[in-house]
Amino acid sequence: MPAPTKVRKTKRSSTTPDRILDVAQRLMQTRGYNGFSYADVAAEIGISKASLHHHFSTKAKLGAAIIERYAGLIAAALAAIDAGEREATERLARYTQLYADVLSQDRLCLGAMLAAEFATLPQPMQKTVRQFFRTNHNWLESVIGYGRKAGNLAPQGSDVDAARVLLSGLEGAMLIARPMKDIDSFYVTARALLANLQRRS
Amino acid sequence: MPAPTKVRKTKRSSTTPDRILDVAQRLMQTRGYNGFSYADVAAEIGISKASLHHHFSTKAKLGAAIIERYAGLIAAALAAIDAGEREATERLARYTQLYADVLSQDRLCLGAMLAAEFATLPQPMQKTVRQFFRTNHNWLESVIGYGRKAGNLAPQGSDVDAARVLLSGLEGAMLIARPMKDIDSFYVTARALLANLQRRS
DNA sequence: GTCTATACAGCGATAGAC
DNA sequence: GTCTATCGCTGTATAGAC
Repeated sequence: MPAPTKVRKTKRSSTTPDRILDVAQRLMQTRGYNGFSYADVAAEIGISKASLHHHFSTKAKLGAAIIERYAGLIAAALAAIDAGEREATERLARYTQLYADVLSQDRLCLGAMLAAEFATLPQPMQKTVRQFFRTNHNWLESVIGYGRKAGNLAPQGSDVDAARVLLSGLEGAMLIARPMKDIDSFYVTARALLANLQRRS
Repeated sequence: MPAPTKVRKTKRSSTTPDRILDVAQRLMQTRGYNGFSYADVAAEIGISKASLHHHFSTKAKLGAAIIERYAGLIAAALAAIDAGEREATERLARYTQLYADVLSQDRLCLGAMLAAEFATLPQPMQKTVRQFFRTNHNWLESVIGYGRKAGNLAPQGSDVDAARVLLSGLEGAMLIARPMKDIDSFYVTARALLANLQRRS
């Protein structure tokens, strides 16, 4: 087996662009797109603002790269859930855990944050935000429909309605839990939302 | 009946401070606290930035005045609902209509917007945001509890849980409806949320 | 209470050396 | 790919005349 012509650098686990994306994403999820600056990111990473511009020439492009990566990671996470679990109830439980993990880092779902700031976002970011919500909604609708047919779920209205209620409820619970400093209320709300899908009363 | 010593000016229906509050509030609900400037407000009203500072010396004080007024108006609206309606189902329907009216103006609930921006807000604003959510939550819990005792509502979990689900669901539905340009999805979601409270399956 | 003018900090972004 | 230095602009806020 010949040695690869170009091996991954062993020195560092992530490249500078990756670290920029990570830091800027965290700031976007905690402070919003309008609530952080290139200076914030540069200072935290330990490079100059000019170097930051070398990797992401404009803030709009940096923001677009982050929400695109986020949407892709979520889509991958949904696929991983589908690959790992069969039962709809278990897949939905895993889905709510994705939100809980974000909230436990004191972050808001990036989609929710950018939904609030939507009117001020550059158009490419707006487009990806909408795509993000469509992806989530369609996946939920699909899982709920599957669960209903399998007899594990019995939501009151249509699958579309149930998907909307669950997505809205989780995003809203996340939104409110942070300022109220009450992460537990998110878990309680998420449980109640899932229970509403199963209940036969 | 003696003439009042000081009558309300007939020339204009609102004072300059009121117009400032109205314009700035609309900008806060559409673009966020970090998404508007004194220049925006001044230009729209037709006065200078300096004049704006005469009425509200700092942006933090302007923001605080707006969220305080908003919280007060909502509290008054809840009291008006209680005064006008007895049935829990009808009171909750009126409550959701408050949200729908805001959304129909392409605005987000101010509480939701500031919840997203929470980490960047001056402390006095943070305090009022939290109070706003507590007021809403407590009112919902009370109405749901009343409806349960009256036999009109039969939520699955506790009153507190049901209040959380409804509040989170409405705020989340509003948050998502705007970027998706789908106001109707808010109505549908709101109806489903209310149905979940009534259902006996 | 309104204005013009301005201070001063921060913003995103660029130039050009190393 | 990194840096220093700087540009042009906008942000909040102030000074002082009217």
